[in-house]
Amino acid sequence: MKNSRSKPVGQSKPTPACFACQWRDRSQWCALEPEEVSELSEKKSNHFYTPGQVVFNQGDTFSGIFCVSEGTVSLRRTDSRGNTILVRLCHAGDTIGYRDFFAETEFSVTAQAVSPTTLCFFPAKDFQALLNASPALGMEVTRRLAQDAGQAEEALLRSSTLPVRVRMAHLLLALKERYGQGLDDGTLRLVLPLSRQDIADLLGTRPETVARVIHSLEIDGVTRFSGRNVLIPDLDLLLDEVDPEE
Amino acid sequence: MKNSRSKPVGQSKPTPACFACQWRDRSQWCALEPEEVSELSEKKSNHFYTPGQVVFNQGDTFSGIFCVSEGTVSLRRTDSRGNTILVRLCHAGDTIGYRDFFAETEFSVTAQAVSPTTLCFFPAKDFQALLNASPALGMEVTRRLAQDAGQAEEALLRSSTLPVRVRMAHLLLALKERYGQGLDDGTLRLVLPLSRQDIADLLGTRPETVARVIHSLEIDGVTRFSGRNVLIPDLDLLLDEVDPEE
DNA sequence: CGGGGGTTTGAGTCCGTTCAAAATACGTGG
DNA sequence: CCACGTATTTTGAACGGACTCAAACCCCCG
Repeated sequence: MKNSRSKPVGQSKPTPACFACQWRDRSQWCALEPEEVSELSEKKSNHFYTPGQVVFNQGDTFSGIFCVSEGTVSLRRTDSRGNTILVRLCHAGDTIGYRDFFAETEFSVTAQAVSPTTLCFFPAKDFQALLNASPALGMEVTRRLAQDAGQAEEALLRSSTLPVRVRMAHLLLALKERYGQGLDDGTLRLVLPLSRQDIADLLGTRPETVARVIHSLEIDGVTRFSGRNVLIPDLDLLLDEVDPEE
Repeated sequence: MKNSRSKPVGQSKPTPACFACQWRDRSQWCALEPEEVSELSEKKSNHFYTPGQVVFNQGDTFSGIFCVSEGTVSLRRTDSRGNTILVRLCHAGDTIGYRDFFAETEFSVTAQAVSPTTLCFFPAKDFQALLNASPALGMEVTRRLAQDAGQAEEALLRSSTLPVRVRMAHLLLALKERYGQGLDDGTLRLVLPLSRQDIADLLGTRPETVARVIHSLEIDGVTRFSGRNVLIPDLDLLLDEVDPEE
C-alpha cells in the first residue's frame, strides 16, 4: 500500500485560476488576501478522476492537500482486519488532507472519486509556506479542524446509540442539503451519489440491512426509493424519524 | 443547562507556578518560551474537584480551557434523546476545551471529575492573547487537534466494527499506559479509574454486557478482575484479543 | 440474449439489550 | 466496629436488531 508519488494520479487538466473559483469563499481559502490567492493558483495543479478512481490510499505518504472543484469524493478508513467505514463525503469546496498535514502522518484515509470529479492539488511544502505567511489561514484551518473533530464525535454518538433506521434518516437529511431539490408539489427529490454499499459503510452496517431499512421506510410512507432516486413526500415525517415528537 | 459563569466551579486552591509543572513539556505548552510560561502562570487559577463533581456542562457557554494537574476527568457527550457516551478520559497533562475554543461553540461535552482532581483554568481571552503572541503555540495546538480528530475516527471505526470484547481489550491496553504497573512475576496490574457504568459508556454498551465480557475474559484466563483491580498475567493474551494471530 | 455486478429477499443465528432479581460493595450513623 | 440502607455489580432469562449465508432478482451493457 506504500506509495510516495509526489504528483497525484488522475488525468491532468488545464488549470482555471483560484480567484475565479466559486467555492473559494466557502473554503478555508476565504482567509487569504488577493495576492495570496494568486500564489495559491500558481502552485496548484488540476486533476480529473473517473468514478471509482482512487485519489490516494490510506498509508500513502502525505504529499499535499486537495480541493474538490467538482464532483464528490469519499474518504474511507480501513483497519487491520479489513473492516472499512466511509468517514466522510467531500463535495465541491471541501478540502481533503489537512488533518494529515498537521498530524504529520501518512494519509489516514483512502480517497476515492464517487462521481466524475475534478480536484485541485496543492503540494505540502507550498501549503506550509502559505501557512507561514498567513496567520489568518492557520486560524481558519484550525477552526475547521475543530469542527471536524466535533462532528466525528457526534457521528460516534449516533452510531453507537441510534438504530440503523434513524441513522438512515440522518443521512438523508444531510444529503438533502447538497443533492436535494424541491418539486412543484412540495415533495422533495434527491439523487443519491452513493451505492447501497456506500450507504452501508456510512451507516456502519451491511447492504442487506440498508435494503431492509429502505423497505421499512417505504412501507411507512416516509420515502419512495427507486434506485438512487429518492422522493420524500413529507419532510416532517423524516424529521420525526430523527426526533420523534415526545 | 445554560450557564455563563465566568469562573469555574470547584474549590479554589493556592496556585503553583506553571514552570514547575512536571507535565508542561508533554502538553501543548511545550511550545512556549519561558517568559510566556510565566504569563500563563499569572493568568491561570487552580481549582479542586471531588469525584463526580461537574467541571462544566455540555451547553454551558465557553469560558476558557482547563489543564489537568492531578487526577482524571471524563468528557461526556449527550444527545437530545438522553443517550450518552464517554468521549474521552483526560489525565494529568491533558488540556480540556480547546476544541470548543476554536469551533467557537458552547462546551460540546460535560466534564466531570472521576477521581480527586486539580485543574488549572485559563480564561478564553488570555488564551487568545497567548495564541496571538505565539505562533508556535498555535501550531502545536493545531497538531493536537488534528491527532484528536484522527483518534475520534479510529474510535468510530472500532466501535462500529468490533465486538465489545475486543473493544474492552483495547480499553485495557490504553489504560495500562497510565494506570498499569508491572509486578515482580511479570504480571501486570492496573487499578481502573472507572466504574462499570463508565466502562460501558466508553465502550458504547451496557453495564450488564461489561460484566459478562469481564466474566468471559476471566474464564479464558486473560484477566483477573476484582472490583477495580485487574491482573493481567500474560500481556500477549490480551494483545491476541485485539489482533488475533492470523 | 446471455452474462455480471449490484440489489433485494429469505431464513437462521448471534451478540447485545432489556427487564428483573440476587449479590456484593459502600457509606453513614448508631 | 457493626448494622443498616443504598448504590453498584453480577447473574439469569427472554427478546430483538442486525448479521451471515444464500438464493433470487434486476438492470445495464456488451
